[in-house]
Amino acid sequence: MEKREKINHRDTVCAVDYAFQRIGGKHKGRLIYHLSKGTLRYGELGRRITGITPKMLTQVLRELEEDGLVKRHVYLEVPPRVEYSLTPSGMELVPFIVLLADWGRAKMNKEGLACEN
Amino acid sequence: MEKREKINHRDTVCAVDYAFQRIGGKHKGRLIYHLSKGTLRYGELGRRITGITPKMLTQVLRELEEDGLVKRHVYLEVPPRVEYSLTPSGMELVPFIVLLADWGRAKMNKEGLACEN
DNA sequence: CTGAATCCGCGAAGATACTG
DNA sequence: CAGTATCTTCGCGGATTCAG
Repeated sequence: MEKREKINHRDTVCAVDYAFQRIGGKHKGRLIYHLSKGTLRYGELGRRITGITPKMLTQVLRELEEDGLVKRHVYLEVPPRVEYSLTPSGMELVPFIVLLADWGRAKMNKEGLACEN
Repeated sequence: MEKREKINHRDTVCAVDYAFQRIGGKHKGRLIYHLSKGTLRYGELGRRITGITPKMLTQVLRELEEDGLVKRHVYLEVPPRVEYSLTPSGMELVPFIVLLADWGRAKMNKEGLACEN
Protein backbone atom coordinates (compact mmCIF):
# COMPACT_ATOMS: atom_id res chain seq x y z
CA MET A 1 0.00 0.00 0.00
CA GLU A 2 3.04 2.22 0.18
CA LYS A 3 3.59 1.79 -3.49
CA ARG A 4 2.45 5.23 -4.46
CA GLU A 5 4.79 6.75 -1.98
CA LYS A 6 7.72 4.90 -3.43
CA ILE A 7 6.94 5.98 -6.93
CA ASN A 8 6.66 9.59 -5.92
CA HIS A 9 9.98 9.86 -4.22
CA ARG A 10 11.73 7.91 -6.91
CA ASP A 11 11.31 9.33 -10.33
CA THR A 12 10.81 12.81 -11.51
CA VAL A 13 7.37 14.24 -11.52
CA CYS A 14 5.95 14.04 -15.00
CA ALA A 15 2.33 14.67 -15.89
CA VAL A 16 2.11 11.73 -18.26
CA ASP A 17 3.55 9.41 -15.65
CA TYR A 18 1.34 10.86 -12.98
CA ALA A 19 -1.72 10.05 -15.02
CA PHE A 20 -0.56 6.59 -15.98
CA GLN A 21 0.24 5.75 -12.41
CA ARG A 22 -3.39 6.44 -11.63
CA ILE A 23 -5.22 4.81 -14.48
CA GLY A 24 -2.55 2.45 -15.77
CA GLY A 25 -2.06 -1.02 -14.46
CA LYS A 26 -3.68 -4.19 -15.48
CA HIS A 27 -7.29 -3.72 -14.45
CA LYS A 28 -7.83 -0.06 -13.72
CA GLY A 29 -8.91 0.83 -17.21
CA ARG A 30 -11.62 -1.78 -17.31
CA LEU A 31 -12.70 -0.92 -13.80
CA ILE A 32 -13.25 2.73 -14.60
CA TYR A 33 -14.89 1.76 -17.85
CA HIS A 34 -17.46 -0.42 -16.13
CA LEU A 35 -18.10 2.10 -13.40
CA SER A 36 -18.60 4.79 -16.00
CA LYS A 37 -21.93 3.19 -16.83
CA GLY A 38 -23.12 3.40 -13.27
CA THR A 39 -22.68 2.27 -9.70
CA LEU A 40 -21.76 -1.37 -9.21
CA ARG A 41 -21.41 -3.73 -6.31
CA TYR A 42 -18.20 -5.51 -5.44
CA GLY A 43 -19.37 -8.90 -6.70
CA GLU A 44 -20.77 -7.40 -9.87
CA LEU A 45 -17.44 -5.81 -10.66
CA GLY A 46 -15.69 -9.09 -10.03
CA ARG A 47 -17.93 -10.80 -12.55
CA ARG A 48 -17.50 -8.18 -15.24
CA ILE A 49 -13.77 -7.86 -14.94
CA THR A 50 -12.86 -11.29 -16.15
CA GLY A 51 -9.75 -12.87 -14.77
CA ILE A 52 -9.37 -10.68 -11.70
CA THR A 53 -9.02 -12.23 -8.27
CA PRO A 54 -10.79 -10.84 -5.19
CA LYS A 55 -7.44 -9.78 -3.84
CA MET A 56 -6.55 -7.72 -6.86
CA LEU A 57 -10.03 -6.31 -7.15
CA THR A 58 -9.86 -5.06 -3.60
CA GLN A 59 -6.37 -3.71 -4.07
CA VAL A 60 -7.20 -1.84 -7.25
CA LEU A 61 -10.37 -0.41 -5.75
CA ARG A 62 -8.43 0.81 -2.73
CA GLU A 63 -5.86 2.52 -4.88
CA LEU A 64 -8.49 4.24 -6.96
CA GLU A 65 -10.22 5.30 -3.79
CA GLU A 66 -7.01 6.75 -2.36
CA ASP A 67 -6.50 8.70 -5.55
CA GLY A 68 -9.99 10.10 -5.27
CA LEU A 69 -11.28 8.55 -8.45
CA VAL A 70 -13.68 6.05 -6.93
CA LYS A 71 -16.16 6.37 -4.08
CA ARG A 72 -16.85 3.46 -1.78
CA HIS A 73 -20.27 3.20 -0.19
CA VAL A 74 -20.94 0.68 2.53
CA TYR A 75 -24.46 -0.32 3.48
CA LEU A 76 -24.78 -1.78 6.95
CA GLU A 77 -27.05 -4.60 6.00
CA VAL A 78 -27.24 -8.35 6.10
CA PRO A 79 -26.14 -9.61 3.71
CA PRO A 80 -23.50 -6.88 3.38
CA ARG A 81 -23.59 -4.58 0.41
CA VAL A 82 -20.79 -2.36 -0.86
CA GLU A 83 -21.23 -0.20 -3.89
CA TYR A 84 -18.63 1.61 -5.91
CA SER A 85 -19.04 4.62 -8.13
CA LEU A 86 -16.88 7.21 -9.82
CA THR A 87 -16.17 10.52 -8.14
CA PRO A 88 -16.30 13.73 -10.18
CA SER A 89 -12.56 13.38 -10.61
CA GLY A 90 -13.02 9.87 -11.89
CA MET A 91 -15.76 10.98 -14.26
CA GLU A 92 -13.31 13.37 -15.88
CA LEU A 93 -11.43 10.34 -17.08
CA VAL A 94 -14.37 8.63 -18.71
CA PRO A 95 -14.06 10.43 -22.06
CA PHE A 96 -10.45 9.29 -22.29
CA ILE A 97 -11.26 5.73 -21.47
CA VAL A 98 -14.07 5.75 -24.01
CA LEU A 99 -11.81 7.19 -26.68
CA LEU A 100 -9.21 4.62 -25.87
CA ALA A 101 -11.76 1.84 -26.04
CA ASP A 102 -12.99 3.11 -29.39
CA TRP A 103 -9.46 3.15 -30.69
CA GLY A 104 -8.87 -0.35 -29.41
CA ARG A 105 -12.11 -1.62 -30.87
CA ALA A 106 -11.29 -0.15 -34.26
CA LYS A 107 -7.84 -1.73 -34.24
CA MET A 108 -9.25 -5.05 -33.18
CA ASN A 109 -11.74 -5.05 -36.00
CA LYS A 110 -8.97 -4.34 -38.45
CA GLU A 111 -7.12 -7.33 -37.09
CA GLY A 112 -10.19 -9.52 -37.25
CA LEU A 113 -10.47 -9.97 -33.50
CA ALA A 114 -13.71 -10.32 -31.66
CA CYS A 115 -14.46 -7.72 -29.03
CA GLU A 116 -16.86 -8.13 -26.21
CA ASN A 117 -17.04 -4.69 -24.69
CA MET B 1 9.20 -11.00 -26.40
CA GLU B 2 6.38 -13.52 -26.36
CA LYS B 3 4.61 -11.50 -23.78
CA ARG B 4 2.01 -10.14 -26.11
CA GLU B 5 1.21 -13.60 -27.32
CA LYS B 6 0.67 -14.84 -23.82
CA ILE B 7 -1.61 -11.99 -22.92
CA ASN B 8 -3.68 -12.51 -26.01
CA HIS B 9 -4.33 -16.17 -25.54
CA ARG B 10 -5.04 -15.78 -21.88
CA ASP B 11 -7.74 -13.32 -21.12
CA THR B 12 -10.80 -12.35 -23.01
CA VAL B 13 -10.51 -9.78 -25.68
CA CYS B 14 -11.62 -6.43 -24.35
CA ALA B 15 -11.12 -3.15 -26.15
CA VAL B 16 -10.01 -1.29 -23.03
CA ASP B 17 -7.50 -3.99 -22.21
CA TYR B 18 -6.33 -4.14 -25.77
CA ALA B 19 -5.56 -0.45 -25.69
CA PHE B 20 -3.90 -0.50 -22.30
CA GLN B 21 -1.73 -3.41 -23.28
CA ARG B 22 -0.40 -1.24 -26.04
CA ILE B 23 0.09 2.10 -24.35
CA GLY B 24 0.23 1.00 -20.73
CA GLY B 25 3.41 -0.02 -19.04
CA LYS B 26 5.95 2.05 -17.31
CA HIS B 27 7.45 4.16 -20.07
CA LYS B 28 5.20 3.89 -23.10
CA GLY B 29 3.13 6.91 -22.28
CA ARG B 30 6.11 9.21 -21.99
CA LEU B 31 7.68 7.67 -25.08
CA ILE B 32 4.67 8.39 -27.25
CA TYR B 33 4.39 11.80 -25.68
CA HIS B 34 7.94 12.75 -26.63
CA LEU B 35 7.65 11.29 -30.11
CA SER B 36 4.44 13.22 -30.65
CA LYS B 37 6.55 16.36 -30.94
CA GLY B 38 8.67 14.90 -33.68
CA THR B 39 11.18 12.28 -34.73
CA LEU B 40 13.86 11.48 -32.21
CA ARG B 41 17.04 9.44 -32.11
CA TYR B 42 17.61 6.58 -29.75
CA GLY B 43 20.01 8.46 -27.52
CA GLU B 44 17.81 11.52 -27.46
CA LEU B 45 14.89 9.44 -26.25
CA GLY B 46 17.06 7.89 -23.59
CA ARG B 47 17.95 11.32 -22.29
CA ARG B 48 14.39 12.63 -22.22
CA ILE B 49 12.86 9.62 -20.60
CA THR B 50 14.51 9.92 -17.23
CA GLY B 51 15.28 6.75 -15.39
CA ILE B 52 15.02 4.34 -18.29
CA THR B 53 17.81 1.87 -19.05
CA PRO B 54 18.96 1.09 -22.59
CA LYS B 55 17.50 -2.35 -22.27
CA MET B 56 14.06 -1.13 -21.36
CA LEU B 57 14.19 1.60 -23.97
CA THR B 58 14.96 -0.95 -26.64
CA GLN B 59 12.33 -3.33 -25.35
CA VAL B 60 9.61 -0.72 -25.22
CA LEU B 61 10.49 0.57 -28.66
CA ARG B 62 10.35 -2.94 -30.08
CA GLU B 63 6.95 -3.55 -28.59
CA LEU B 64 5.60 -0.30 -29.93
CA GLU B 65 7.07 -1.17 -33.30
CA GLU B 66 5.44 -4.60 -33.29
CA ASP B 67 2.13 -3.01 -32.50
CA GLY B 68 2.55 -0.65 -35.40
CA LEU B 69 2.62 2.52 -33.33
CA VAL B 70 6.24 3.46 -33.88
CA LYS B 71 8.39 3.43 -36.98
CA ARG B 72 12.07 2.61 -36.77
CA HIS B 73 14.37 4.18 -39.30
CA VAL B 74 17.96 3.00 -39.57
CA TYR B 75 20.56 5.07 -41.36
CA LEU B 76 23.56 3.08 -42.53
CA GLU B 77 26.14 5.52 -41.38
CA VAL B 78 29.16 5.69 -39.17
CA PRO B 79 28.48 6.48 -36.42
CA PRO B 80 25.15 4.66 -36.61
CA ARG B 81 21.98 6.63 -36.46
CA VAL B 82 18.54 5.29 -35.67
CA GLU B 83 15.50 7.50 -35.60
CA TYR B 84 12.06 6.79 -34.26
CA SER B 85 8.78 8.37 -35.17
CA LEU B 86 5.10 7.72 -34.73
CA THR B 87 3.14 5.89 -37.39
CA PRO B 88 -0.32 7.15 -38.38
CA SER B 89 -1.71 4.63 -35.94
CA GLY B 90 0.51 6.02 -33.22
CA MET B 91 -0.50 9.57 -34.06
CA GLU B 92 -4.11 8.67 -33.41
CA LEU B 93 -3.14 8.23 -29.80
CA VAL B 94 -1.50 11.61 -29.39
CA PRO B 95 -4.68 13.52 -28.55
CA PHE B 96 -5.39 10.99 -25.88
CA ILE B 97 -1.93 11.24 -24.37
CA VAL B 98 -2.06 15.02 -24.47
CA LEU B 99 -5.43 15.15 -22.77
CA LEU B 100 -4.23 12.71 -20.20
CA ALA B 101 -1.15 14.81 -19.56
CA ASP B 102 -3.33 17.90 -19.17
CA TRP B 103 -5.48 16.09 -16.69
CA GLY B 104 -2.41 14.95 -14.78
CA ARG B 105 -0.93 18.42 -14.78
CA ALA B 106 -4.12 19.94 -13.47
CA LYS B 107 -4.32 17.41 -10.68
CA MET B 108 -0.70 17.95 -9.80
CA ASN B 109 -1.17 21.66 -9.54
CA LYS B 110 -4.09 21.14 -7.22
CA GLU B 111 -1.85 19.01 -5.04
CA GLY B 112 0.93 21.53 -5.12
CA LEU B 113 3.34 19.34 -7.04
CA ALA B 114 5.86 20.59 -9.52
CA CYS B 115 5.61 19.34 -13.04
CA GLU B 116 8.36 19.33 -15.59
CA ASN B 117 6.63 18.26 -18.76
C1' DC C 1 26.33 5.38 -31.06
C1' DT C 2 22.88 1.85 -30.96
C1' DG C 3 21.95 -1.71 -29.51
C1' DA C 4 22.09 -7.35 -27.87
C1' DA C 5 22.82 -10.92 -24.25
C1' DT C 6 22.92 -12.63 -19.72
C1' DC C 7 22.20 -12.92 -14.85
C1' DC C 8 19.34 -12.11 -11.02
C1' DG C 9 16.57 -9.93 -7.14
C1' DC C 10 12.38 -8.42 -5.69
C1' DG C 11 7.86 -6.99 -5.78
C1' DA C 12 3.53 -7.81 -8.13
C1' DA C 13 0.18 -10.99 -9.31
C1' DG C 14 -2.01 -15.64 -8.86
C1' DA C 15 -4.03 -19.63 -6.16
C1' DT C 16 -6.24 -21.11 -2.32
C1' DA C 17 -8.44 -21.08 1.96
C1' DC C 18 -10.71 -18.73 5.47
C1' DT C 19 -13.76 -14.97 8.05
C1' DG C 20 -17.39 -11.42 9.74
C1' DC D 1 -21.59 -10.99 0.18
C1' DA D 2 -17.39 -8.75 0.60
C1' DG D 3 -13.53 -9.14 1.62
C1' DT D 4 -8.53 -11.17 4.31
C1' DA D 5 -4.57 -14.07 4.98
C1' DT D 6 -0.95 -16.74 3.45
C1' DC D 7 1.91 -18.89 0.29
C1' DT D 8 4.04 -19.36 -4.09
C1' DT D 9 5.19 -18.17 -8.57
C1' DC D 10 6.64 -15.23 -12.18
C1' DG D 11 8.38 -11.83 -14.99
C1' DC D 12 9.60 -6.88 -14.89
C1' DG D 13 13.26 -4.36 -14.83
C1' DG D 14 18.13 -3.15 -13.05
C1' DA D 15 23.13 -4.00 -13.63
C1' DT D 16 26.60 -5.40 -16.33
C1' DT D 17 28.99 -6.84 -20.29
C1' DC D 18 29.73 -7.28 -25.10
C1' DA D 19 29.07 -6.40 -30.23
C1' DG D 20 28.65 -4.08 -34.89
